[in-house]
Amino acid sequence: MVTIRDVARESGFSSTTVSIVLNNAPLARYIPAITKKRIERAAKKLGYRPNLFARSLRSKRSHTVGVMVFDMTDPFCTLVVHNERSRFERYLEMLLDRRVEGLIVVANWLFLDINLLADLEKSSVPAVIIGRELDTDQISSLIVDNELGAHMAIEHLYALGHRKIAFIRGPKALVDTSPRWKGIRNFSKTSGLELDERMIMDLPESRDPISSFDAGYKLTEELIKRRRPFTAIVAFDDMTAFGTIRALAKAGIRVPDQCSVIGFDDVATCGIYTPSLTTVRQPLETMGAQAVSILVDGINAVLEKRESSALHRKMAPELVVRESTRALS
Amino acid sequence: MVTIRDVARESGFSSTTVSIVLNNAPLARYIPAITKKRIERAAKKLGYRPNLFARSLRSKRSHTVGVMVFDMTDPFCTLVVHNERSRFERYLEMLLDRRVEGLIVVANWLFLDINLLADLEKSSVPAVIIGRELDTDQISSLIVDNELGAHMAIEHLYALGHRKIAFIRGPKALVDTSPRWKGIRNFSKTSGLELDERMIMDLPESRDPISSFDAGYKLTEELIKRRRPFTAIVAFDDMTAFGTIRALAKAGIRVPDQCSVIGFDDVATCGIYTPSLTTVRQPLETMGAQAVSILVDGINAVLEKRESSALHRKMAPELVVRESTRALS
DNA sequence: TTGTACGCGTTATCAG
DNA sequence: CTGATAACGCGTACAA
Repeated sequence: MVTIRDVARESGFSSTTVSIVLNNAPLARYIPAITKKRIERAAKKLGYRPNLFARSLRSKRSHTVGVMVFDMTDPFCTLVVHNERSRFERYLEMLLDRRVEGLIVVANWLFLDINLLADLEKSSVPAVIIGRELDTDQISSLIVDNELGAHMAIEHLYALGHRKIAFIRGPKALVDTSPRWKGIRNFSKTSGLELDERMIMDLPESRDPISSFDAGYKLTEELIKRRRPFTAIVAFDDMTAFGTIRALAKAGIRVPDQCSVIGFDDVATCGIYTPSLTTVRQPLETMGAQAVSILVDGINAVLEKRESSALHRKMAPELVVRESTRALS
Repeated sequence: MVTIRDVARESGFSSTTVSIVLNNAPLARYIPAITKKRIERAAKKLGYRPNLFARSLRSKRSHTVGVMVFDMTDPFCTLVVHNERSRFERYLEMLLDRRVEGLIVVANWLFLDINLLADLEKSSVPAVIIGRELDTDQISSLIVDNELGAHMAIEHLYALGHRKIAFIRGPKALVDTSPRWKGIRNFSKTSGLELDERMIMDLPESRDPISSFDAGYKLTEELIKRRRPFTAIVAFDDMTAFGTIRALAKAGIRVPDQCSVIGFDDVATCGIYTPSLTTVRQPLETMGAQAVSILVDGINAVLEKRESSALHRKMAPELVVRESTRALS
């Protein structure tokens, strides 16, 4: 491995000067161009690459942020979250051991009981959690405005003329469930839309995401069996909606001709589904960008020993109209 | 930050002893249990966490492997690969700077022209590439047996009684395209199945994956327009198959009642599609596991200064029969 | 069985 | 403008 000293020797200067030049440190202003050239040439010639371990050891900076994602698609992950809360702690520990300067946690689904706060807060590492509402002043949070989103969904169907609408709500234990339902209820009040108890189903508490599809399927079957006439279904999320669509297809009910379906999230599959799924989009890219920006601010605050309190933002969702909803004719 | 010296002070021993004990080094065998206990207690009490930078600097090991994934779902990534080959090099450089001890590259889609070999080979870091056939003895490779997979697909349709079969082949520039077609041709020869030129389409060269869906849609429309009667379609991959299904649906052709469709890959969407998609599965978990195992061997070889040459494995695909294919009645 | 001393590669400090 | 020196935290010959 070629070290800074090798470059020093090759260029004929001291390692100090080399360091200053190659890092473009403030002092580099006083170093003549010719010296710089020679050092840079030597470095390039030897293929010098600074040792990040030594650098981090010395500077106490890792230039690294941690990102924790629980991809519930992965059956292994469900285990992670199901089984032991200690796993989360272990992974967090690993990241902290690597001296991450910031942390982004993407909490899709079931961060119900896991009390991240406890472990995370004391780490004093700036952190942003996406998908879970918080009110700490230690950890920032970014969520979609669930209430507004649900409101937009039902409003869309209402505008299309639908009045007999069925609902598949989320599992009670899930934080997103209640605000979404609140959005529906509010709309119902202001618009006069009637909500028929017998056309409201609840997803079971299972934390498995695929179960969301299966449950959507089964609950829709049940809905059909009840023979209450409905012309549209609001599904808790896209996976549920896909289950719903399949159940309808199986029963010979065409979407959207005979029944409209709307989801929530706008997962990648929505656009390629047959029919493509109308849904309420979570602006994930925006949230990601915001998370980064918040994190960078937080990290800078730490570096400059400033105080900076956590931010909590509720992002506006976006209605994405595709093929699965249609005006009542 | 609490250092090993703090633990030494707290426990009353030297930092050497502490290091030996906490790392369970060979010499730890000679250290009395009582000493160990006291050191461990002190470490725990102070919440000691070894500084990985110092450790890596000293031991010259990072205990880290790099994983490069090009998720073509992400529009940003298409840029990465499209634009400049230099990006790949830059990312590789970043990983090498972090002293990864091994490297896994997941090459979904379009690793056509990018000549990883050049950059990667000289890095002398054990590497495994998934999804691209290689024959170097520097870099291991893991791919699915495309020829066999295509053979299984067509055989499945044939067994169901289909004889008039349409094909959407991959882009010519893509490495997977030709072996898959070879599998089809072979089956055609041995079985006597006729391949009708007019029912064979090719995906355009575009590298964008969503275009695979769109192209599948358009080519299927074209296929329908030609009015050659077919009872089944073999799509190049699942995305293409989804496009095909939508086009058929649009044309009022029911899948699988009036036309069977089969894909390739078994992406997550297959199971939740309506109808769910019969496809040829790439055993990605297995490939992942194998990659890790190969990598670990390679890393160990390096540590022990052994020679070890690259492995090249072609994994057997698996036919996953779902709803989109049906026996001709 | 335990401790001293050194080196890993960088960079900050300070002297010249 | 440049260079010597120390220190970051850890692990390990070597000595005791």
